[in-house]
Amino acid sequence: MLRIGATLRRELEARLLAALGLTVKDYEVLLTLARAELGAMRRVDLAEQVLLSPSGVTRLLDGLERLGLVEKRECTTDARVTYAAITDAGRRTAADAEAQYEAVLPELIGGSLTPTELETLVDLLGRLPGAAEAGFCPLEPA
Amino acid sequence: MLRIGATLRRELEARLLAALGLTVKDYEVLLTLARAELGAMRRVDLAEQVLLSPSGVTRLLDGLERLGLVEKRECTTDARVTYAAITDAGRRTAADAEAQYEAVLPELIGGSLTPTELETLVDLLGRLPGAAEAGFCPLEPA
DNA sequence: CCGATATACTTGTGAACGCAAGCAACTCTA
DNA sequence: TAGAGTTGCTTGCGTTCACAAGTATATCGG
Repeated sequence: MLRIGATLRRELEARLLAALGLTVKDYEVLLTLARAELGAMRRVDLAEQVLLSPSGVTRLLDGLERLGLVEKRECTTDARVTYAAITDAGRRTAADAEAQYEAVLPELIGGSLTPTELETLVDLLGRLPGAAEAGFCPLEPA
Repeated sequence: MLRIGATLRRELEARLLAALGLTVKDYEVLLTLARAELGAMRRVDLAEQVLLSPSGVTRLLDGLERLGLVEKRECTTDARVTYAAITDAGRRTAADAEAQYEAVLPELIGGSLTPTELETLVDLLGRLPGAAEAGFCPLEPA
């Protein structure tokens, strides 16, 4: 998943929004959950992963919940934590969104960078500070 | 000027804000004006350059004007356009901010990328869509 | 020279987001 | 085992932004 500049982000946002009603952040969250073990994460960890504040996560997940793409799940060992868990509908939407994303990115970047350069860019960006390690709390299979 | 990810941007923002009371966008605008011919630009062109909407520019410049860092100037040949012109105070602040920025960036990025890699990154980012060419309207020297 | 269209800018409104503050639950220390 | 501090989450509030609509000026076709 590539983190990109304002112009590209807005272009992507417009297309995702038109096609699926998702913002780029929505997509980022959904994809992160889809890739998480058991399709669920603590909200704190999710926040760190997608570079949102805890309050931002709360409100973003509110939206995804209303769309039925995500649901809450409790932690058996720590009553403070709530898991954000992706639903089946969420997985389908995530897959759609990923397809959109993958289709649009090369189209937008295509002209300006070669595939090799793009790879380099992704690598370099990935090594900047801001990647976060997730905490852990046991979660039994749904 | 490097366009960077959310985490770095927020870190920079915090420091600039503490030191000079400027957001990163403020800094970007001020520096752009400082580097512009005659220290002035049409607001439209400024907007395009710093990736803001026209309304965004209006409000951001409102703030900089109140701080006395920027002033309005009229165009003799087109009554629609207003120039944003940097003041002497603005130039001093821009220089301070640039020093801050240049000091902080390597400190934040230093560990993760070599100077060569950083250069590559800047080059690649610079070639992504989103750089804009400025329009032109004659402006006589203040 | 007059209407039609385009351009520069501002203002109203709403969305996204961070921060501060609050609450509940956990953990550590004595 | 009672406090004190920490952690996870939510809510209230302010800021920053884009988009839409409005105003003023410019330009162009007839």
